[in-house]
Amino acid sequence: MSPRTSVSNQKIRDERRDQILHTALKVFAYKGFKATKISDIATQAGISQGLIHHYFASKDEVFTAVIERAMSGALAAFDESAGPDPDPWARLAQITERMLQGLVIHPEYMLVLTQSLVSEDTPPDAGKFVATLGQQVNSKLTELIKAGQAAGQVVPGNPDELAMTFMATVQGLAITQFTQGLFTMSSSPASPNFLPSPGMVLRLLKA
Amino acid sequence: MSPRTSVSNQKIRDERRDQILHTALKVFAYKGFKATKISDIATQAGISQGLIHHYFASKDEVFTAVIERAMSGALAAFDESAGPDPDPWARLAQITERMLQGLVIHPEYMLVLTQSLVSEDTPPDAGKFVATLGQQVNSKLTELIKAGQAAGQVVPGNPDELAMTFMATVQGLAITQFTQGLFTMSSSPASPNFLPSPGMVLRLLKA
DNA sequence: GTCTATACGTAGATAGAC
DNA sequence: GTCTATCTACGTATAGAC
Repeated sequence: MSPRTSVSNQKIRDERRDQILHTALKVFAYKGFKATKISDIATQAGISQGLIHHYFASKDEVFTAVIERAMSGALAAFDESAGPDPDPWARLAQITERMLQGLVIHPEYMLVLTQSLVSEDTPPDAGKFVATLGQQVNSKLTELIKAGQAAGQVVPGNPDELAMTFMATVQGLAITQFTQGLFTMSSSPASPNFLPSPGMVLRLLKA
Repeated sequence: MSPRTSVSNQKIRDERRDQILHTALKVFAYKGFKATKISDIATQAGISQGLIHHYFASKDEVFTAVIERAMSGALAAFDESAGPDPDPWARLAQITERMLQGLVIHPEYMLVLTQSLVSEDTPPDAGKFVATLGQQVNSKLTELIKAGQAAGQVVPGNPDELAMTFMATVQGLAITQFTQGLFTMSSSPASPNFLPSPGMVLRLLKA
């Protein structure tokens, strides 16, 4: 075969794979791992069940791939906010704003990550992966908080406790945002129901 | 039959029912609705699959009963903190403390409530029930916040936004507490990993 | 009241046609 | 590369025995 063909074949393969993972993320977030049928993903993506098995050996593999994507995205977003060397509070503010923006656009990401931590029926690989990288994010945040305390910008207190509370709030807001999206139709005409401002969340940390 | 027999039979029935719901709460929290098998609950409770169907017509019915229990418990705990008429901040502090205590002892309650809101495969009855009563709790909290603002105890700002953020934090902490419990074995020897103090959460609201 | 055995439906995964 | 048809396993719910 000519190189041309194999190259475009590869492109098709990559696109299909992306398409499947993109769709799977949403369906998993809405229904949870066990309740999601391969056929649900297939239908949503406009392809057949068989094709999904052609790209992924099992349902577990699809889920794990979704999680890996979501995790690396979250880490990247976190590190992006670590510019040259601005002061700790500016970085905390940036990260908070980014996270909240992320939740408004794609609450599904945080949702699936939470599921893989909480739910026991989730593939073991995915759970361990999230636990490990979750701790990475947490320790980065803790360091930032310590630096902020040294600069008198962050309230005194146990940094781990502060980080935990902060992350819990973000996680909880993801759920809020997600469920609000589900009931949007019945709400009042023009109530956007958006998330709180970054400043409100940052009150947890502010000195 | 003598009254004696029917009375003790009724007692046995009530106890079994309680036992099933108690066990089901934990299993549902750990695995989610769809992933939970009737046999999981039966094994955990030390009874047979058939017996569960003798007390509940379907798995949906078991879940709905679990949710109703959890909801009424949550509402009761909330109203308990509404004593005679202490000032708003004292009540907010009481409620916060109670909620955090509740999360330490039984994070499963908040977990199943969250699941019934988030997961699409959950029985429709349960979801609507939780949504309705959840709004009740939310509006009570909002009123308390407004009163606190009038008294200069709570930070100025949109009361709904404040209530939303506060509830999100509690919800997130439930997840934190729950997942910490799962990994307790691998942690350092004597790190209790408890939840934050009420004061830390109350910083979200404090003037 | 409780258990064991069975029937039925459904969903993941495979095989083969186009 | 993609689809349709099929096999197989498992879980809910039922029926009947003790």
